[in-house]
This record gives sequence, structure tokens and C-alpha cells, in this order.
Amino acid sequence: MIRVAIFEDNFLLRESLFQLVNGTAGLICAGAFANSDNLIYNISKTYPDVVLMDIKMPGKTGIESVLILHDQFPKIKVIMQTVVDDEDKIFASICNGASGYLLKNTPPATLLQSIVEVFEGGAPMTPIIAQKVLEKFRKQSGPTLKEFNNLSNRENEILECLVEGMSYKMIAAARNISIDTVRFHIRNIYEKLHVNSKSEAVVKAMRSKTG
Amino acid sequence: MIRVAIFEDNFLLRESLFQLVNGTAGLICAGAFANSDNLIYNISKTYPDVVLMDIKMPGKTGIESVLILHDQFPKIKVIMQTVVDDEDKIFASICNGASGYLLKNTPPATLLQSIVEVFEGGAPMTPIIAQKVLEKFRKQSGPTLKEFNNLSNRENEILECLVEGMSYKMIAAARNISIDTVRFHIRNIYEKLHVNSKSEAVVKAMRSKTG
DNA sequence: CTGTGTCCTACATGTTTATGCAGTTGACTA
DNA sequence: TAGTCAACTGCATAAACATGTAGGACACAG
Repeated sequence: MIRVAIFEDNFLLRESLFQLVNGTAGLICAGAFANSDNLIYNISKTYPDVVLMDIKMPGKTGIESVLILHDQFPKIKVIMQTVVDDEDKIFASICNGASGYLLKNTPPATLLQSIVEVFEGGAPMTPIIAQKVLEKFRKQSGPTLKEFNNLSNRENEILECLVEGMSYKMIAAARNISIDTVRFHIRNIYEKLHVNSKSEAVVKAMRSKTG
Repeated sequence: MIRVAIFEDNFLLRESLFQLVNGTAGLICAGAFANSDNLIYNISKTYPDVVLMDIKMPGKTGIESVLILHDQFPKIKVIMQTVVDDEDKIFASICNGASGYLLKNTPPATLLQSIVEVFEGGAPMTPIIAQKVLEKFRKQSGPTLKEFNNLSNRENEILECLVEGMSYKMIAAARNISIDTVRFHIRNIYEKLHVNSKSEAVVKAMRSKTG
């Protein structure tokens, strides 16, 4: 049973969402609120798994609310809902921890499916919004790190993983090599960069960004 | 009428996709190919609007192909298809210009809908993949600066030491506090920054400064 | 063919970190 | 004056890391 909470200032919409969720097997609406004034209290009381959050509400906006939620209740998944696809608001929401993003014209069946998907760890997004995210993503993913010429390709690759904050295990899994090999490369990186800990290596790598 | 081209090395799958597309009103399959060896030629000849591209093919991979397509035929939308959700390949595809990304277990109805969506400028993605993109996006966009406002003076002090590459011992000595206190503060820092390792904290701290 | 370089794997050992639990102090405040 | 809070200390345990040693596979240059 997935517990859903709704934050939506429009009465009719809120009611119809409430009915929709409660009328669906596997879902139950733990609460429906017109604003997020008593956000913490309402969440503590209804302990939802998934929150449907209108982005534009009187008082605290959905964007502020999602930040608070993500801070205080990291396990709760939040789906943002909006009528317009305003880029800035989308990106702000994502950075604040929203897990999904749907336009309000999303058909009910899709909405319900999205609730389940987000609960299972996915990130349902209206395609047009996904498109904007991808675009932004492409721009940002330009040249990341300056290659250290004295490092081999492999070593630079591993170094980038370190800068991603990955652990040995994660690197081994991501690069499909054994953890001992990760160790091996990192040892060589340390020697070449004249450091002897992960964080020192990370700092040195980041400080030499392309500019 | 949306013209679709299929690149898929598995014969059965290719045929069934071909049938599926051709059996759908509004879509027509302009061509189905087992690999992208004659990519340019095949595309020029079939001039599709949307390309379904298997990510793993003998010869030129889908990732290389999408780069070429994006370069030579910028108007063509490409949907990548894959069995596994390998992060690197996903990100590489996106950077190379793919507009959509679906796992191969996507139900036919969704696939067909995705073709239409991508044609209309959207970016259909399997939720689990969208999730990975969002995660990466969040990391790259730098943390919400608010997180850093939450740090106390003492915590900021310790965080700076971490960025200097210092170990717990060194920090304890430098700040004249016990190593357990260092641990205590670092724990709190981790919680506030939502990380759980030294290097993650360092990365987050450094990114926030550069913007 | 032999050497050199790169990438890879493995095992062992000691150190550093991450995290849970428990408690003290002094300062500010309802 | 009791209560809250930031800073602090301590201990315990498991996981992650740093580093030494020892070797195998492959490609390419001399």
C-alpha cells in the first residue's frame, strides 16, 4: 500500500486527486492539503511515501516545500505538478530534491502509474520536461576535468570517478574491473600527484579544472 | 506520417519492431537495418523523422552512430534502446545527442507513444533512467547553497580543513580538539550536506565555491 | 626475441573513516 | 530556573582505505 499526500490549493483539483488516488488499488491518500503552511506537522501525521506537490501555492511554494521535505524526510518521494513548463522552476525543483515532474494535463492513468514508478525509485517526467532537462544536462556536461598528461587514460578515468565521490567498490562496479585493480590505479595516481589520500587527490584534481 | 528507421542487430526483434511500427496509424517504417555500417547512406535513402537505435550492435555502436546522426542530420530524433541501464552509456548517448532512452522491456504501446512524443519534441525516458539522469544532474548543478548556510561556524571550519586534505588526526591537532570531536562535527556535516564520505563532502564544498 | 609500458588481479596488514550510543559543559533563553 | 543548544569528549565496531608484495596478459619498439 503506497501512502500518498496531496498539496494543491485548487479545491476541485485537490478533491478529484483525492478521489482518484483512493479509488485505486494499492494506493491510499493519507492526506490532502491546500498549502504547505503546516508542512512538517502534516507530513509527520500522515507519513506518506509519495507526495504530489503543486508548484504554485499561496504561502510556501512547492519549491521551498520540496527542499524542506528532502531535508527532513529524505525517504519521501516528491512529484511536482505544474501547469506551465517554466525551466527555472523545474531545475530548482530538481536541485531541491524532486523525483518526478508532471504537467497538470497528465492523464489520470499516467499520473497513477507515475506514483507507483516514483515509489519504486524511478523518475517519471513529462517528456517535454525531460527534454529540457536533457538539454541543460548536455550543456553542463562539457569538458569536466583537465586531463593530467602525466596520468594514463585509465588513471584519468579513475580519477574522475574519485571526483564523483565514488568508493572503490562503486568504481570497480562502474568500470567493470576488480577492486584490487582500482587500488592499483589509485596507488599510481597518488604517486604521480604526490598525495596519499582520496580527498587530497580529489582536491588536486578539482583545482586543476579547465578554465 | 512519422517516418521511422530501426537499427537493431537482433533479427526477430527488428522484424517485430518493423511490424509494430507499420501496423500503427500515423507511423511508417522507412527502413530496418542490422547495423549502422552504411549509416549515412541508409539514412539519406530513407530520410526518417525518428530513429530507434539499439545501443549495442556489432560494428559501429549506437553511441557512435547517434553522434554521427546528430552531426549530419540534426533534425532527426533518436531514441536509444538498451537491455541494461549502464550509466556511462546512457550519459554518453545523451551527450551525443539522443533524445530518448528506453529499456527494451518497454511495452509496445509505450514505445509507440514515445516515438510520437520524441517527434513532437519531447524526451521520453524509462523512469529508472530518468532517475539516473536527475541524480547526475543534481550533482553537477552544485548543491543548494542553503545547505551550507545550515553549517555552524565550527562545522565550516572543519569542512575547510577537509578541503585542505587533512586527516582527522591532523585536524584535531590543528584545531586543538580531540579526534572524537572532529568525528562528531564531521558526522553533522555529512548529515547536513547529505553525503557519507570525506571525498563527497570535499567535492560538494569545492563545487559550491566555484559556483 | 626481448624489453618496456599499460592494464589487470590477488593477498596481507595496518590505518583511517563512518556511524551508533552515551554523556559533559557553558551560554543563552523561555 | 529549567530547558535548549552548540561544542565537546569518549568508546565500540564495521567498513573503507593505503600500501607492500607478487605476479599474468598483451601490445609495440628495438
